[in-house]
Amino acid sequence: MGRSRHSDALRAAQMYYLQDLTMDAIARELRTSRSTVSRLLSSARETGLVQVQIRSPFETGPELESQIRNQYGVDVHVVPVLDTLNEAETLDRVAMQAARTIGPLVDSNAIIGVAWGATLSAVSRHLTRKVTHDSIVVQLNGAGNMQTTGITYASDIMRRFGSAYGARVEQFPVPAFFDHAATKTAMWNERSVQRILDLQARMSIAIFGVGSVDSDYPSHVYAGGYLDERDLAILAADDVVGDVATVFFRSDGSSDGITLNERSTGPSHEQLRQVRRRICVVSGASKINGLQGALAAGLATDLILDEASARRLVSFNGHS
Amino acid sequence: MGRSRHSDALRAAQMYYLQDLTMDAIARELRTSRSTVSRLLSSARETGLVQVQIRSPFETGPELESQIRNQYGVDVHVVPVLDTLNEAETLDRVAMQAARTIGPLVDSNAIIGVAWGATLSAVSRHLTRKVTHDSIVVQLNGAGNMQTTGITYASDIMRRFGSAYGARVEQFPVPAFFDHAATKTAMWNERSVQRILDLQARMSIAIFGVGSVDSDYPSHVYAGGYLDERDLAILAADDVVGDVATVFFRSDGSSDGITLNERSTGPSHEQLRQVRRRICVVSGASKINGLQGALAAGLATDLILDEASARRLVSFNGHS
DNA sequence: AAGCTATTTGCACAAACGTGCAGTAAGGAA
DNA sequence: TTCCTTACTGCACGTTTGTGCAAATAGCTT
Repeated sequence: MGRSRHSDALRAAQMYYLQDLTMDAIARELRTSRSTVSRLLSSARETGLVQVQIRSPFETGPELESQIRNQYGVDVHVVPVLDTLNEAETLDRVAMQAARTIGPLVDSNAIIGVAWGATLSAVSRHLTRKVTHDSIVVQLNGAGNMQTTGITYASDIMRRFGSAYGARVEQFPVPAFFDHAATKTAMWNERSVQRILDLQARMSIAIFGVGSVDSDYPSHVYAGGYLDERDLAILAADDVVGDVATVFFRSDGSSDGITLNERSTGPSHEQLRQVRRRICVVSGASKINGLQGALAAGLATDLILDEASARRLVSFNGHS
Repeated sequence: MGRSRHSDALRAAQMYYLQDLTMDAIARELRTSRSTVSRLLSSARETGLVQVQIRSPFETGPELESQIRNQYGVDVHVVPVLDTLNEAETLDRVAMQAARTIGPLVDSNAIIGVAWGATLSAVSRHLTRKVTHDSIVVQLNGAGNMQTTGITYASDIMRRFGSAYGARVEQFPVPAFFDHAATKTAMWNERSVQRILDLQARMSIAIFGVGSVDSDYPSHVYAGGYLDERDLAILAADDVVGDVATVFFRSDGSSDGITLNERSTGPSHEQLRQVRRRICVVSGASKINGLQGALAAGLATDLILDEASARRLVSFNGHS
């Protein structure tokens, strides 16, 4: 009868979620114990066999969501989080909900661009599995810096994405910033690099957080040894408010003339805007400035953020 | 804070299904009792706010499914049901799973054609709500017969579909079969009838069971006073094995020259095959002959049936 | 075959959950 | 206002579900 574990899990899931049987009843039908059924169901959920989606009909969705949707033209998911939780707990819950929101968007033959950072790291830890074919996870920007190659940190994120979706992982083994723009130009002509750039050009989904220069909980980029004093001074002089995948922008979304971007390894905003689905995950109210700039630049099609940030985002625009 | 009941349900659902919080924790955040949260979640499920989908990756799906998929070219959902259950229990479980499988396929602006019969009645009782806009539910074939107008029975089915999806319901107030083909021709020129026919021509989804002449549990059509002795004799002479929406076919799927069809009010097979998604729900192994004919005729794109029927369907084709 | 390790199973207990019931709040009619 | 109807809430109880643990099983190595 129920030979493989996988097909038992499928049967159990159908009976539990689609026929409303109790685990007890399912256990009798499958001739096993109830606890085994409980475990079969967990595995069905973990492996993405069962997908739970929450579709909030737009007009009935909370006020906040529709306001942001209208103001910025992005598909927004506000994560309900108590204001009293600390940053770490908030991040965890936003990340979990982001991971589950992303799941249904990933499909076979997808090329998924993934940035790195504290936010993405948290998201990657909560991904639910989903079986896909010929998908590729590609790193959006280099992660090396002056102290380390940054490889392990970023590559852990990439690896988790890859194994959640059964996708091939393509790392981007360059520093986050080159010291000299000329080196970047040279590297960009290397075939090994071009392979990655080509994948990036064909991305169907991009997933990233935002960096914000004023963040209390500063992005790795601003604190992790990627930039030196002089670089930070340049950013300030250029009125930079934040970055996406180590490419900087101003409050109005513009990025022309920001010299640091010429040494950065992330995709240009122009290129990023070509991607069909661009998912931005934000947790923590202190990222408001960066987020507002990113939205002004039209970098995201989908935004997942915590409630407090959402409120600040609305009022930010409200009295400007 | 959480003002409306609906938005509380949304928040609760997000926290429960997307953030894995317990109902207790959610209750504290929403400042209410755990039991209220439990009820909020049920209402979220009932109103279609939460959608559970089970996606069985083809190749890993059970043997049976892929065999049927290959043999008949339909998207198949085999409902796991113990062979020992009686017809009524089996029907109930198939119907429940069918209802939940249909849910995600229905969308705004859909025109949903619905047949009537014991199977559809059962399905209609298990539909889960889903908010859509400007959807229409249209009756596929007349339901009147010699004893009654058949209206209440069929219209209950239609009404349930309509209210589950918030759709307008368009009944088809004609008998199942006209006594004279000429009457049908005349009626088909009536504007009131043409309005329905026009809707049928624009259907995006059709949902129907099958009738089978040899069924132990005979379809309403064959037992309910719709056909007289002479009609049944004609069917036998024409080698009819079953019907979909009171339009008959032979074992090889052909239906040319079956005179009764000229008096039937259901959509022609040709017309039915124009519909993008045609969902056939079958419960009970005794419908095999009808089902096989319906598949041969290419009437369905999606098939939902119980396990025992699925097995018989495969072996049916196996040794022919 | 024996021995070892890694997985899987059922049990038992605790945690989480659904629901009948009674009490309470909210509206509407007299 | 008072009374009535309807809808919602929390409690308490019984049911259902998750999980640590020890026994059993399967898979490998020597």
